[in-house]
Amino acid sequence: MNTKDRILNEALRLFAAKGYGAVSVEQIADAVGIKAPSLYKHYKGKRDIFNSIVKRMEEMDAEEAQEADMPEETAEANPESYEDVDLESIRIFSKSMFSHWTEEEFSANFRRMLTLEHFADPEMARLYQQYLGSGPLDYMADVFCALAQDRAEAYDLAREVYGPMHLLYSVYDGAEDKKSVVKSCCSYIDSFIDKLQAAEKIKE
Amino acid sequence: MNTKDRILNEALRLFAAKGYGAVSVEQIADAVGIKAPSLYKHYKGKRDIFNSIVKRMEEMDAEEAQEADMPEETAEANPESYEDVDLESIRIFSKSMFSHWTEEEFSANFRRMLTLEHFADPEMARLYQQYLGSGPLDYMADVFCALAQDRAEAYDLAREVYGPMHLLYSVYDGAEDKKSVVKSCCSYIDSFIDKLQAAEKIKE
DNA sequence: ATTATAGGCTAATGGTTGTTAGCTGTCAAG
DNA sequence: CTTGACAGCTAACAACCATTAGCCTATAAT
Repeated sequence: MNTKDRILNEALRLFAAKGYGAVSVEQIADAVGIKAPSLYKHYKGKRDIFNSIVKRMEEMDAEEAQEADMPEETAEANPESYEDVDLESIRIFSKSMFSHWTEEEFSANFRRMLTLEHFADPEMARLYQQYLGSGPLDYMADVFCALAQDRAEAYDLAREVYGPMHLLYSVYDGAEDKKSVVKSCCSYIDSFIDKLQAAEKIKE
Repeated sequence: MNTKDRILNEALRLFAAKGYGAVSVEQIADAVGIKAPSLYKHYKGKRDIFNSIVKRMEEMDAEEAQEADMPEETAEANPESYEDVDLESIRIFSKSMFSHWTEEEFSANFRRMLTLEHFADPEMARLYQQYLGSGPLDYMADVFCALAQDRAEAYDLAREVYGPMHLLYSVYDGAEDKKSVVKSCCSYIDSFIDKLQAAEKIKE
């Protein structure tokens, strides 16, 4: 890997662990294995590194969204795309979303960084809501709209499934046995989807 | 209010907004309306202020625990105290817990500070789990033990009710209309307890 | 009336931080 | 062979930080 990318990754690792303000440029340089001033050959300054991390995350997120078999637009913009989303897709999507924010190093560190910075910086607060707060919650509510009777019920379902997932992010970070937390989340998603599938069968 | 307490409160407000490392002693002093060196007449240093905040929170928490009509010991230590906990008590307890961590200024700021610091400091990580992570989760699992068939089912119930509450802490912080988030949480708790009460009636 | 204490202040210190200036070596292009 | 860009380095700086020393004043105690 080239130096520029190594700086980005090491900086993110440190920002995720201690927070932007608590990390010095020298610490980043140390982690990369160069001296602090050399870092300015690659980035304009500390803030520039930070901005590049956010940009990188946005790029990765855009790529990932294309690969997944789920609607990309909001329900308001394009309601038809949500009509044939079945429970099995939601099951797989939910699990891969949890894995994404825990087991993938870059995303997991980015999530921790957002958690640390979202009170300090209004822009970070926006990103936190978008990626981890009301964003996924609203998205899942859209997904459940076809299944539920009304918008309020869809929102209840979204909260019921995403709430525990969001909580398990915290538990994952504090756990020694990370794998078991992932398992625990998967079995929770399974039991939730199974319950909805059983309810659907009764309807028929 | 005396100066010592004003320092404590202003410091907590700033720590919650920017994080411990990003707040300077001068900023705290400014907020109180004195000069930075005067602050050392009341506290040994910046870390001492921080420690006093944690201590204060522990005191407040101990007081509050005594007032609530819920068991204080763990289920392992004293299983009998959990036997006659009824759903109505859980409903009230859950709502007051949410209100406590959002609408009470000191507690809400302390929660935000923990959220910011729990990656940086192992001691903060412990407190975060104790107050907001696995702590309340395990406690609620204990509470549900009398109602559920086994420990695993009790844990599922705990996760189902506390997960969305924990998520709504984040939503509360990012929301413009805070009151509506509190309402939304209360209605979620209501629907959850109502569902369990209905299930209990069928059993009889 | 004198003293002691509490709580404010200014000035200063030693350490750290982000950043710039300027030097050096490597290596590919002309 | 020369040139020039690239990427590292040391030295230095101005700003800021937590903290200390020491002074002043008002109030409470003796």
